[in-house]
Formats: sequence, structure tokens, C-alpha cells
Amino acid sequence: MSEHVHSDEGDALLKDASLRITKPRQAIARVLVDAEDHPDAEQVWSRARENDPSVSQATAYRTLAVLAEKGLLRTHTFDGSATRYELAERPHHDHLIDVETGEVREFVSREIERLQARVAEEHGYEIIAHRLELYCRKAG
Amino acid sequence: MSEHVHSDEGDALLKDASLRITKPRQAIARVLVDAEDHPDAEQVWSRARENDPSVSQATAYRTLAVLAEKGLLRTHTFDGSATRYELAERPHHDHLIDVETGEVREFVSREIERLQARVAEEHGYEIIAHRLELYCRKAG
DNA sequence: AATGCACTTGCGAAGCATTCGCAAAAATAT
DNA sequence: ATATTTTTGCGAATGCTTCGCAAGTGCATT
Repeated sequence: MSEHVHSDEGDALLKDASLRITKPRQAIARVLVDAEDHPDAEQVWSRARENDPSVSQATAYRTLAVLAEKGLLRTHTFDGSATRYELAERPHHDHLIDVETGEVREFVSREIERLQARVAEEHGYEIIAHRLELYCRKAG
Repeated sequence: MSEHVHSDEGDALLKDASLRITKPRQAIARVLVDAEDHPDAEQVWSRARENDPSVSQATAYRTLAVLAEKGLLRTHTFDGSATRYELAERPHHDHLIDVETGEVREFVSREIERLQARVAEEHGYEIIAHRLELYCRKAG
């Protein structure tokens, strides 16, 4: 019986951002909730259109921008390519990239984070975000 | 007395890249040698034109691309903005970016580097290179 | 110093990713 | 229901960067 509560995780995301629940945004939010990778705007748009073919590119970009700005999405810009997105609620992590295989591992080091905060503080700044990438090869 | 040898650091840079010494490239190379910041292509172009007003934008971009590709320049892409360049021979450092002004500060933390090495080691890797960027705003 | 040829140049056009302006359409408030 | 505020899709515009090409230049060789 009991149908699922109508507002799923996607809608919750939109509500958290105090955005009106619209069909295009639902299509986009669902993509983000389901994503297990770090899609860029083009990919989000394309996947969203599988849910609702009428979603426009502009709306994809706009929605991503708002969600990111409100802190519900985290953005990554690996090198010079398109910005990639992921849910901010996912636990924070940095990346260790195997330069030979391209494999990416996630890691967290509280110690490093603490030191980063200290560096920023010494410069009179507070950290809003950071990016740490280790390009490695298997130890011989 | 002794005038400086004509081929200065700029020319040396071009030679290292096995590029023909041309006036536009000299103007650009000099900019890079003199730069104490991390200029983007537009800035490099603009500064190069102070040395030689005829340097074209395309040549600025092309020269930067070649020098970077040959490992003589290091590139940085802070968030989604324009690619910035610096001489590769400069000592290693990480970056603290003021998200409001775009100002970039350099820092080095031996402690952080040591911890990075440890993280890599724990994963069975050794670090070849890394990138650490702190996106900050002035502390209230 | 003149020659030849590959490499470079400047120009404008083209290419991406992303953003904007706007009038129509949808969502909330009244 | 109706008024009010947002949001949408469209296409055009932007910003950074790359390309194609004909004309120009560096440089190894005579």
C-alpha cells in the first residue's frame, strides 16, 4: 500500500536550497542524488533529459549554479576542463590519482586539514574550500 | 663595462624549448622570466605588447602552450577561470586563493608535504606530484 | 651575403563551456 | 480564481582558447 512519500531525496535537495519544486529541477535533482560519479553540467543535463526530455541546458546550468552556491553541491575542476558536480552531503575527501592507471582513490586526513586551516590563518584567511590531489605511482 | 650577454634568460627559455628565437617570443619569454605572479594568457599578452606592440594574442597563446607542453612552464587553473602560468623552475609551492579578489598567495608547508607522503604510502603509492589549493576569504 | 624551406606570425573565424535577456509558462500567495 | 513572483526555454552573447591560412621570418647551407 503506502505509496512512497512523494518528496524523495531529490525534492529534499531542492527544498534545502529553498527552490521551488518544478519538474525540470526535479529531473536534475534526481540525477544528482543518483549519481555515483562526478558528472559535468553537460552530463547532468543529458541524464536529466532521460527523466524529462524538455529540460533545457540553461536550466541545468542555472540549477547547478544555485545548488552549488547554496552549498548543496560541491564542484571540482580537474585541470582546465568542464566543472564537475557532486552532492555536498557526501563525506568530504581528497583524491589520490594513480598516474599510470588513472585510478582515483579518495582519502581524508584530519591532520592535513588542520594544518591547512593553520596556514590560512597565518595569512589572515579562513578556508572556504580546498583541493588536494596527489598524483602517484605504485611504490616500488 | 661588459654589456650583458645578449641572450638573456628569456632567450635561454626559448632555446630550452628548441624554439626559434623570434621577436614576439622574446617579448613573451621576457614577461615570463620577469613575472613574480601567476599571469594568465591575457596578462602575458598585454605585458608582452609593452615590449613589442605587434605581438598577437594567438602567438601569446601558442607560445605559452608550447612552453607548458615542454615542461618549461607550469600551469594552474584555479576553479573555472583562465589558465595561469609560471616558470617551472621556480621552487615548489602551493596556493592560497582569495575567492573575492582572485589574489593568489604562495605557501609551503613541510608538515603537510610529509603527511601527504604518508597518506600515499599508506595506500602503497609514492607521490610524483601534487596540487594543493586553499580557496579562502579574509578572516572576519 | 644570397638562397631555400620549414617554422612562425597575425588575422579573423571557429569552438567550447557557460551565462544572459526576454517573453511565455508555471508556481505560490492572496 | 487572480495576482505576484519565479522559473523556463530559446537563442544570442560572452569569455577563454584554438584553428586555418596566406604572408613573413629565422636559420642552415651555399
